[in-house]
Amino acid sequence: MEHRHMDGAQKSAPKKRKTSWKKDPAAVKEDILTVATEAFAAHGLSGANINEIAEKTSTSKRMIYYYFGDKEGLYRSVLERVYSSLRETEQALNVADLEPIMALRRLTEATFDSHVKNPQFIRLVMIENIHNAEYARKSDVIPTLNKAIIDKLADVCARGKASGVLRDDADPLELHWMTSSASFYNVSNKATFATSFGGRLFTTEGQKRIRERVVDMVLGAVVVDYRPRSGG
Amino acid sequence: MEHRHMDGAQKSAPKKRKTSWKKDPAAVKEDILTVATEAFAAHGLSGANINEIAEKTSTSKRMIYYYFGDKEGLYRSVLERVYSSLRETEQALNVADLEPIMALRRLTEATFDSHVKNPQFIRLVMIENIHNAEYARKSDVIPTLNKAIIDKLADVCARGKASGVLRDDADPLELHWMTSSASFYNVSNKATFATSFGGRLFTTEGQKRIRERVVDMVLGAVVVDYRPRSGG
DNA sequence: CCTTTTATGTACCTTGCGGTTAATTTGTCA
DNA sequence: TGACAAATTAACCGCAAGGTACATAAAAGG
Repeated sequence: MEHRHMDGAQKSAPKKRKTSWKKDPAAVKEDILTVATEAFAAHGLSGANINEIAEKTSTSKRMIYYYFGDKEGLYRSVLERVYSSLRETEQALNVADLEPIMALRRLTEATFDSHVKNPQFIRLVMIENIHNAEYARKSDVIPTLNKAIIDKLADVCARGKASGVLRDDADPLELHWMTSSASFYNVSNKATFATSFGGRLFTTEGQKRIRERVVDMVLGAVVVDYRPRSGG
Repeated sequence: MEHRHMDGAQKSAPKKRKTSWKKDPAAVKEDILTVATEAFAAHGLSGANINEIAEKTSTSKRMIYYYFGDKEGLYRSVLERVYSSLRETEQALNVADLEPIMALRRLTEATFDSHVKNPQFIRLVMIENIHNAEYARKSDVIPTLNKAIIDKLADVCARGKASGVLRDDADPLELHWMTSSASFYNVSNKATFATSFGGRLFTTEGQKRIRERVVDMVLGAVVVDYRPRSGG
């Protein structure tokens, strides 16, 4: 193993601190978290290897324990970080000034796309579910994070019902469930699905069709007299 | 650890063999597989513990290695067994003589229900996806197993298109994808979903609604001018 | 019966890996 | 400039857990 040069990044970026440490602690933490995220997403909690993680960081194993206590603590931090970063994506999307059906379409597409773009997040959520969400539940951030999307859907539902374009029994939570299930599964189960049925649905073309289908499904479930566009 | 009495089961059930072994090898294998299925579903491949598994069987660790070679071999056997057993469930369902829309409804409901009833299978598939389906792909049974359901859907699609009740672009594979995504997610992500949004959708009432919603979604996507039943 | 094969119990080995000890450098503040 | 804290290094530890060696009992089979 060749020696890593840690000074390059140092001289060029001694920005935030009053004086410059040999290494910025915050940067070290971030470095560890980035590597650990990759590792946990790839191998799960028990499957990830602390020694391997340490080697891939620019610091040492000792520092992992210094900052995160133990493997579980590291995992929890990884989980919270990845959840938080996704919340930001969600909150960036603004549909308050769109007509309800269009807003729903946008939200659904955005959810679908963001899942495709964040397989690491998906994998970590899968892993968390294997553990019955015990670490997410312990967190005091995660359980409150995803409410933003529900609020948006609730707003859209309210407006849509008021104007009569959405069915009376449309429910924000159910809507989110529908969107999520399709979007999540599309990434999470790609491997086994392709193994059983071939990769046709996962080509660029296939994904385009699927995406449109998901929108149709969701809108079809809540829009009064929804007529999907035939052909794509 | 107290000594297990292996004779009780013996005297009472020396059924199938020509002569009676002290223990029926097939039964021993089955016993191991049952325990191992539980363990792998609960903790994953790396998380499951061979010693623990051995203790919960009526035999010893030695026998696990004797019959399955190593941990990975045991895991592969578990995977194949659980996949196979689900195929049987699928094949039992007969909808060839049902009118297309009703047939679709039945297939969707059956898929939904069978997922709810087999959380262990779901967990193993989740775990397999974490491993990018490398073990399922290696298998020479699994990739050919799930075709049955596609055949059924293809038949229903063909009949539905012929009689004009299904849209021309209805696709069996996409249909299965839709049904599976909802049904799978409903079980696989229950823990994190409930952590984020509460358990409302997972009560008996909630599940009833969700199930009907899934049927609506699927039918809505392929039935010409589908009108869901309002209220539930 | 005597040999070969299948099945099984006990005890052991090896090492990967999560975690720690202790000392050292780097900075802060009196 | 020296005490104290924060950050970091390198070497080490213990043991859990995957896997094996070896002896042997039970069956098949000639």
